[in-house]
Amino acid sequence: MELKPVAKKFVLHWGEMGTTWGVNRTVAQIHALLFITGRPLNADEITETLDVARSNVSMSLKELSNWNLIRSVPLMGDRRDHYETTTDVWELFRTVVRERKSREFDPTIEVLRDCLKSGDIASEDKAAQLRIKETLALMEALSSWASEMIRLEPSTMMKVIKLGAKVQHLVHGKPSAAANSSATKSENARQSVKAAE
Amino acid sequence: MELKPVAKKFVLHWGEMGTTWGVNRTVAQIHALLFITGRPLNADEITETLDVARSNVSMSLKELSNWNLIRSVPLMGDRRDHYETTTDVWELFRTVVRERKSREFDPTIEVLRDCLKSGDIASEDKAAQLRIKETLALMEALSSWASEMIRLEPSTMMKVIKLGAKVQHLVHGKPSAAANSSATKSENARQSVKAAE
DNA sequence: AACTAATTTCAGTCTTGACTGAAACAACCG
DNA sequence: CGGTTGTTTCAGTCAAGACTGAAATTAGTT
Repeated sequence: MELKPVAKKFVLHWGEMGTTWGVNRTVAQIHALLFITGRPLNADEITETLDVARSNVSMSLKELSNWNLIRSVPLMGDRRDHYETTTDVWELFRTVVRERKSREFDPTIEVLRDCLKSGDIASEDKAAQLRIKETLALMEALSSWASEMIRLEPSTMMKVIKLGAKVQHLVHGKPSAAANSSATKSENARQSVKAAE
Repeated sequence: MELKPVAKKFVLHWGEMGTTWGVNRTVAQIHALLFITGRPLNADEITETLDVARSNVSMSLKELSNWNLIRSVPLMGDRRDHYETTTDVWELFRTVVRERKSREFDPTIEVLRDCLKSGDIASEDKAAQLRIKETLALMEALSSWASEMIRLEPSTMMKVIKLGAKVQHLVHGKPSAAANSSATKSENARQSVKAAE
């Protein structure tokens, strides 16, 4: 299976970005390939298309499973495992956020809590203690915020994203440079949201 | 300079996480050290505290500068460069988001636009074309959303985060499991925000 | 200018982890 | 059960990049 030029470009770029996103090149390339192809592929097709070792594909598929990014689909009359990924970018986004949160955020929150609980915390500077507390508070807030957001329906989430910084009017009277129109219009909105807290 | 137990734990953990966040261990450790210490340190103090090579510190400081995470502060009567990082976690968060966006998001948006502009795009499956378009649309939406959010005042941003999924009531009638109270209360809010778009 | 202090650069070493091919394993079939 | 097909494991190789020490460079001082 030979990729068309655009698909090839997409797969190669996704692979490169993967290395900065914390997964290795092959893993990201396989995911990109499944995404752009849009139908279940077996390991040999992937091996051939990406020109890497069969065993490398096997390990990378396992890694993608750990990320909940692929599922194996049985095909009538074919014993080989076939894999597919979602073609819904929003679901993809949700999965990535969920997984990264649990790998990159939650462990740190754990450690920070430990730090504050530990008997040794008292011997630190007051200012240092405060910074650890603030760091924890920020990470906890972001973490539960992310958990809430990924539960939303894609269409709802898109609307929230599009709304962007305009929500600030609901929590704060003073508009910033980012979105400074309609401050008066949303004044009653601000009231009701405050009431909802 | 010997670190107290909690500070040491913090620095070591931050260093480990750094590797999953896309910066190397020493870079993340230095940043954590400056953050927890809360006063400008010179390269030799850092070298000694973290027990790494002086030249490694030099390179890592340069890397932190590229990330806009540290600044050098002149100290009266001392020729050596001293470095500090912000002790405001929100400013820190903003900087990291800004930098990661420009490293990990913007280049991909560029490539996706290229893909769609290219003459070769027509030869791809209609479905594949659509997926690339949707991917681009999602990334553009997230990108400009992030740009708007990091322009907010920390206190405003915190309120927006705390508001969390409740904002969905402003854009969508049907509440989800995440935050399903006060749907009626925010009904007039929803109207006014829609009007503001 | 010569000397000293501080920093940066760089060639080489070392570590980590990605990748490979071969062998082991598992599932299915006749 | 032996043979066939497909998958996983694993020891060894390789590549990328983190780290070091020594040398070069820059800046400040007398």
